[in-house]
Amino acid sequence: MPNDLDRIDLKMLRLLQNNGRLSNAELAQLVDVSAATCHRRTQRLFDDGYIKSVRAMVEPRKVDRGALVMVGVVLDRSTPESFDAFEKAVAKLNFVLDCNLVAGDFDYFLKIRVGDMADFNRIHGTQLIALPGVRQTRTFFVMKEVVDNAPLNF
Amino acid sequence: MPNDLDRIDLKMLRLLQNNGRLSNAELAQLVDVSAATCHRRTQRLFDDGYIKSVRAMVEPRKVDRGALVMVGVVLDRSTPESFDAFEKAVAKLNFVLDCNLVAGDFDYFLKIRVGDMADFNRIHGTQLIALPGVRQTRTFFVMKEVVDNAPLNF
DNA sequence: ATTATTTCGGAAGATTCTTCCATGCCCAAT
DNA sequence: ATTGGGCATGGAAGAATCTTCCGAAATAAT
Repeated sequence: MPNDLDRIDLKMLRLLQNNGRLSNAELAQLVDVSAATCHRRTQRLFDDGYIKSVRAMVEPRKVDRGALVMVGVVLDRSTPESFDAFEKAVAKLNFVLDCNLVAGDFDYFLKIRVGDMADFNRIHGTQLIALPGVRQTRTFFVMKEVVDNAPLNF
Repeated sequence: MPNDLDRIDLKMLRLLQNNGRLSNAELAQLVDVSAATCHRRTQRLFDDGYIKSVRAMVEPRKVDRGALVMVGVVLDRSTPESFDAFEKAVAKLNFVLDCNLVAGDFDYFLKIRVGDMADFNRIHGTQLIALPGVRQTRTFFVMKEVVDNAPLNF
């Protein structure tokens, strides 16, 4: 654990991670410092990049993104150019939540959110296998989300 | 897309998803309604569960969670009790960000954040293979995070 | 056309933010 | 031991914001 964050900073990070809507006054009280100090410290957490952003977590089912799919991807060639082209193309697909280059049987792992299976099949046929350099994909439909996007523990 | 959200609600959701710290006044201006209306609508988005929470996104590398690993898990038996025991145990592991029951070659897929590979190896040996009913695991070290936790597009 | 219902924006008191400044603390140099 | 610089802190206060109330406008129902 980094030592440029003291006990108070860490507590603030954890509290803000679990509730980004905490007012400065509330947060100050929770970590037992003055509002002024709390404000300064919070600002630093943002300015120094400890907090990348604050995001409202939207319920996927409420906006027609209730289906989660993991997809393993294998590319034709393992050249830097091939990887590069794939990554650039993937970054434009707005249904891709995660895209990770991995070591193992696949080249990439994708985490995808769509409305339903029919949606996915359409997207798979038109957009996924059409990505540059894709040799094969393996689809893992998620049948139950046990833990989804848990907050970071530190 | 659900029709209980009008154009303004959707815009508010997108804006709050990308910046959960927008003040009510700013948001009102961006979606072109009065502060009072904006306040009411935002409240509804929370009350009716469209926004599950607002979360500060902490930079993993800054808190010693720079390593990302995907793990496929196969259980010994495919009984409801077996699944149940596994899920209950996994939910307690604070380094597990995602845990999904999937259809395919694995039973579960885990997304895990740790400090580094050594960290993972220790955790793998002591905590992962010790989970109830685990027959085998397959580890995919993430070598490059192309897209991580992208906001929902709707 | 009329009523009922809903949604809206203005206004204003209450709350909160944000900054300035003086104080206290720690540590190094004298 | 004392001094002085550097830094983090809390109090205070003006500015900004939130939150609620209320009457008006829009919409839907009769």
